Amino acid sequence: MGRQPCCDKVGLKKGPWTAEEDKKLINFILTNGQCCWRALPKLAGLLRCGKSCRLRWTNYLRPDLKRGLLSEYEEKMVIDLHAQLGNRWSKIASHLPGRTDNEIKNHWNTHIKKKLKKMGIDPVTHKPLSNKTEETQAQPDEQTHQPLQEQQQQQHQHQQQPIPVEKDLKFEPEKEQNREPETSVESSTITEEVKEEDQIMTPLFDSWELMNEFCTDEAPIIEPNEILVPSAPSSASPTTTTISSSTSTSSYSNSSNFLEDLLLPDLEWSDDYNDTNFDNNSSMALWDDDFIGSWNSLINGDGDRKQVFDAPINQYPSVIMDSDSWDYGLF
DNA sequence: AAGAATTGCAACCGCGACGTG
DNA sequence: ACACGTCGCGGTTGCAATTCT
Repeated sequence: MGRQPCCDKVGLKKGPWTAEEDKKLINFILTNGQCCWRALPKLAGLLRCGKSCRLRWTNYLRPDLKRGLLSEYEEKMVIDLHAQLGNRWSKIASHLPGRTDNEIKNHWNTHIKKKLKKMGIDPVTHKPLSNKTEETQAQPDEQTHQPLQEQQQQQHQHQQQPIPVEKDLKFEPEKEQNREPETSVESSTITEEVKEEDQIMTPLFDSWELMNEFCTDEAPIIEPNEILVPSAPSSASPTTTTISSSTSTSSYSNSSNFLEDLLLPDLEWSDDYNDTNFDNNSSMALWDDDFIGSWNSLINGDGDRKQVFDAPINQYPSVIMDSDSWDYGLF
């Protein structure tokens, strides 16, 4: 007997999400927090399996997501992290605030791989392509994929200093990394993570200096510790989210408690949205600039909030959807 | 202009990890 | 210790959009 399906698929919808479904999902999560995914579809009135809802939320609807192409710096981080971690996309994503594992995985497969090959670098080994490695490229990358770190360990087992990423996150219990702090991210935790981050990032940045297309001069160098700011509210852009709040797998389990005390608005969706975006049945259109701006406004609590949500949001001036909420893993 | 080929990305699938009783 | 339910991850697929011929 095979594994039981994750849910009863009879009568459940599959395929692209409609804006109406998105709306239901967002409204439900904003008002109730994330309860168990399995129960969520029923409660939210969705004909989807919980898994599908989770995926849609984490990969697309989560308000703290950045959209659009990865910046050069992000791309560089992805490459470096990939060299260290291999195809551990969620781990990689946890280092890139606002990015999802799926997004990074897709970007890797569609852009970065090609770019690296073009630059004469084996995307699997992260080493300069040799004839031999080129031959092996006929095989699927992932099958032979071994993180550079492991290769280096094998190669230099008895020489040189230990690879800095030895104390890599992957060797630590998952829940330790992703555990959402009850109150705030402990500064010590941040410090430790920053240290780890530095350790991870350092070695490969050197190799980048050798590359033509990505000179470190070209992209503003933001040290990881500049990204991994403590969770205290700041006027910084939403990209300065803490790791824990941006982790695609971050725990939202406390959010419902949090939300009990919040009076969240039942978001009204503009007619424009309904009319223009429903027509082509393209949920992609959902995230136009205005909509993204609305989320950002909610996050940052900037002065544009009133413009973004007209009546509903004004009726709830005390709605707490500032950076604290994000840092607490509310979203 | 039209069909074919390619690309890019959202979504799905299956498995493993983890928590709970 | 075991069975079961739930969740998250990584690989894969499907399809719309874009580019090529």
